[in-house]
Amino acid sequence: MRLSRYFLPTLRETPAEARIVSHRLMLRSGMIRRASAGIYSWLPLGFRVLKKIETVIHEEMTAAGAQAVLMPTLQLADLWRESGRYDVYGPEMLRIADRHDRDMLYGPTNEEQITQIVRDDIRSFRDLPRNLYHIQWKFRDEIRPRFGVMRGREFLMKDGYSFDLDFEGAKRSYNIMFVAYLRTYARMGLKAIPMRAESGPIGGDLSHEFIVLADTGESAIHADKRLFAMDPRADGVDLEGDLEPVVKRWTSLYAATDDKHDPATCPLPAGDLVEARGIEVGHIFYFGTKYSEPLGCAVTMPDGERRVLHGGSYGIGVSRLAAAIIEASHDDAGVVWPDAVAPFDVGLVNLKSGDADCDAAADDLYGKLRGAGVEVLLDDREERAGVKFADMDLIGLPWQLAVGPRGARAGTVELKRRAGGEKHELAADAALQRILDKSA
RNA sequence: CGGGGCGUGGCGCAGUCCGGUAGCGCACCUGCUUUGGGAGCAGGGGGGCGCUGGUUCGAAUCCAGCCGCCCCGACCA
Repeated sequence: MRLSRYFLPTLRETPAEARIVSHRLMLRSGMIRRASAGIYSWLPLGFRVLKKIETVIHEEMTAAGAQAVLMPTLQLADLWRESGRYDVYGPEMLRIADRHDRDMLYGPTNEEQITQIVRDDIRSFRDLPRNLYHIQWKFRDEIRPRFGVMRGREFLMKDGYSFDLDFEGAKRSYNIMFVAYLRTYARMGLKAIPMRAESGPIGGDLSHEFIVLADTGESAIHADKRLFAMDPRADGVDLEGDLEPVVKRWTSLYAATDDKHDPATCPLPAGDLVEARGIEVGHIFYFGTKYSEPLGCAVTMPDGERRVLHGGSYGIGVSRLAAAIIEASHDDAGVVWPDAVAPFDVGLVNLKSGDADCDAAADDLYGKLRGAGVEVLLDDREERAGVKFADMDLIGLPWQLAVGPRGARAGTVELKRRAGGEKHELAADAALQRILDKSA
């Protein structure tokens, strides 16, 4: 992509409304614009990030045996009356009437919708278990939306739902998601710690929040320092095998959010305790027959018994993750995107657009990178070098490649890694090779 | 919803107390000079001050109502 033709409205100054760093940087780097309180438009750069996050999630969900579907944003109120939640949900639910004056709602979540689908088309024990998910916009009319997309009213969520014959099966589905979630966040360059959460009316301990560490996070957390040394990708986990030991390893170590932490009863000595801040980016829980029962979601067992299904649901805040990743990865100059979710792999800066040597060298690199399947943003604008560098640092692409008049004639370029900032003057082909090696 | 604050070109702000017909920086356009970390000079374009109604010879400035937005609290991916 050539920046001269790309819609990337960066801001030199910070809009007054933005208080936290992710919100400021998302506005300044031209990722989002506010449409109204808690509702945002995603501009090309931001939309790319959203899609990258979705891709990671899709890959990990597929690997975990879940299947992607897409359910509607608008749902019939009658469906929610079946589960009883239409009256329980309160003003956070956006209620709408269509032209026939039929009560509808903009879905804040989809348990009812997915349960209806499974109820209508899954009838035999042979068809279980199933794990279906979608990535769809949700609306919750929050009392106080804030911090940009961190707590928006409209937000993109991955919500998945498992259906099993019994508790044992549901527990297994839960464990698979538990592990898949750890892997998903790790791939995005995030350290996510699972923490025991309120499990609601069903009871038991099958509910965990996933908290990503960020200095600017909303909640304080207290956790065993050993949790931070664990790498979910290092296990080489077999998702088909028994995951109970893996889940146990994570859940047996102390981790609590501020409201559940009491220094007086904390089992860990201060030296083993990490006090940090975090952002909730996921929540999983087992809810048994809470929806299957009232909605009549059941299958026939081998002996003819009608068995009500056990469900679980698994959420990831996709749009919130875009902000959370920035909170966890930025510096004074701007965003520092982890490779997996960066909107482009490489920012190629032509330091002197219009100079024949520079143009030729930049175009050559641009073509070669694209030919190798690397996503490149070429800054070919008629701007001064300083402006281009500042914008590149702001939008935070993992690699920067600068082509200037001196280098263009000598056949060299400057390669900079955004994270860390190391710069190397290299032959163009060597720089190209280094990017290909590292991004492979 | 309770408490606090703010709405003036795309962004950041001044002007409002003490009414006289809108200003600064950045951005944008043109020209010249400049050119490896947010250039300099010169010349331009763009807003009638959130909306509605009132007071007044005259309202961004005063009054009333409404709308929108931000911050603190309870809730949430």
